[in-house]
Amino acid sequence: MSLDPAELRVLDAAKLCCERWGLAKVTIEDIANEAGVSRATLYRMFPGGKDILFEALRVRELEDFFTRLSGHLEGAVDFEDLLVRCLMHSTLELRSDQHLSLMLASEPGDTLGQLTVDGLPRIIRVATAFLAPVVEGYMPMSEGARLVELLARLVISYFLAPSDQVDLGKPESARVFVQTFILPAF
Amino acid sequence: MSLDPAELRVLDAAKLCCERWGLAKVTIEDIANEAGVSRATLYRMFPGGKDILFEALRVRELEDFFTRLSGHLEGAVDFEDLLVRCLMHSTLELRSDQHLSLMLASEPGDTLGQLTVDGLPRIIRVATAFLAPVVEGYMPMSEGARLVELLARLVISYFLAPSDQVDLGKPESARVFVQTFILPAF
DNA sequence: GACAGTGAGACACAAAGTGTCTTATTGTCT
DNA sequence: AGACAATAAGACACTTTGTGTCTCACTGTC
Repeated sequence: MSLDPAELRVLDAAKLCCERWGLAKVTIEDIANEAGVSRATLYRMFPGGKDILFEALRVRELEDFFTRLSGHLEGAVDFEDLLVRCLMHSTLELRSDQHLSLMLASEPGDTLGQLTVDGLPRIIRVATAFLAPVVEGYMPMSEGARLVELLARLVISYFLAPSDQVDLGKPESARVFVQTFILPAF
Repeated sequence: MSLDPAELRVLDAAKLCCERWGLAKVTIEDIANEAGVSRATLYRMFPGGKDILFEALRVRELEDFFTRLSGHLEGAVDFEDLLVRCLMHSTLELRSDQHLSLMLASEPGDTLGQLTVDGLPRIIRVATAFLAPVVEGYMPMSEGARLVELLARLVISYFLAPSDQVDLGKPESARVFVQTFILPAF
């Protein structure tokens, strides 16, 4: 797939430039220079330019996110534990994501769109691809998809607008939440 | 003089935008928006646009610098003490200047120019205007100007390229330096 | 009611960025 | 050695963005 080291360099460059200047101020040329690659090569890799490139970057970030998350789900002892880990580590990942918080600060509109209206369907799709196999053991696949979608929506909502009642970053709070709102429904 | 609060707001906005995006990426419109002022007003205040505006910003920063420095020279007990304070506080001010270090990081070329080739004459001019009256008590004015110029050049050089031998930010080191290299010459 | 200062926006022009090509170069494979 | 694929460099037409100057309508002050 995207094992090409040059492509990774370009995506890293795009990420770096984006953090330095904000999405709005970055040019294709900035990214090409930062990646040490010619503009022509960049267009060959990502035909369509900036939009496609940043699209690819978002996909990569998303996959990295769920790869890290999956790592945290390894030792789950039962269904409840699995759900708690999901909620907690997703939340903590989001909170500690440098790039995300910079983007939220510099381009709130676009970034929020990527977490809600425009981007959420894809997030749910990727989340389902990664997590459905994990919850597979506990329920039929169709229900698994519904569950994963619900979890994704909840984590994002509580991340963007923290609650006084619930802190999904804390294991006890996440556990109570799971027991109260999630488990009864499944 | 420039007591107009709107002008100060514009200069502050320019400084802020500059730190956020770097000199190269800032537009007049960015600054106008940040200052909450229309583009027309901005051109009325600084006819000539970006160049004149950032020129004015540099002048203000420079005057602020020497105003702060003058404050540190108040209690000097003798000539040697005065020189030591000059070297030390100039050095410390330079080292702790957020804006300067951001500029040096993002636009090394231009910023270095402002500290050496292009900008140094003005720095020396302003330094002389501020400090000549202070050293006046110890020597004739013509010699005072020579001294101030020498100090300015030395501080900048040691700031840009720190020495293993001398640290003008430390009082003892600055004192030895003054005794060895400055006092004998005057 | 005259007046200075402002914001909004139209305008022509300049500059920068974009996306597509062509060409020459480089390193790789056989 | 020669064929090959991938690249850097840069020319290009085009679009977008920024610039500097104006005019005009609005607002508060004397």
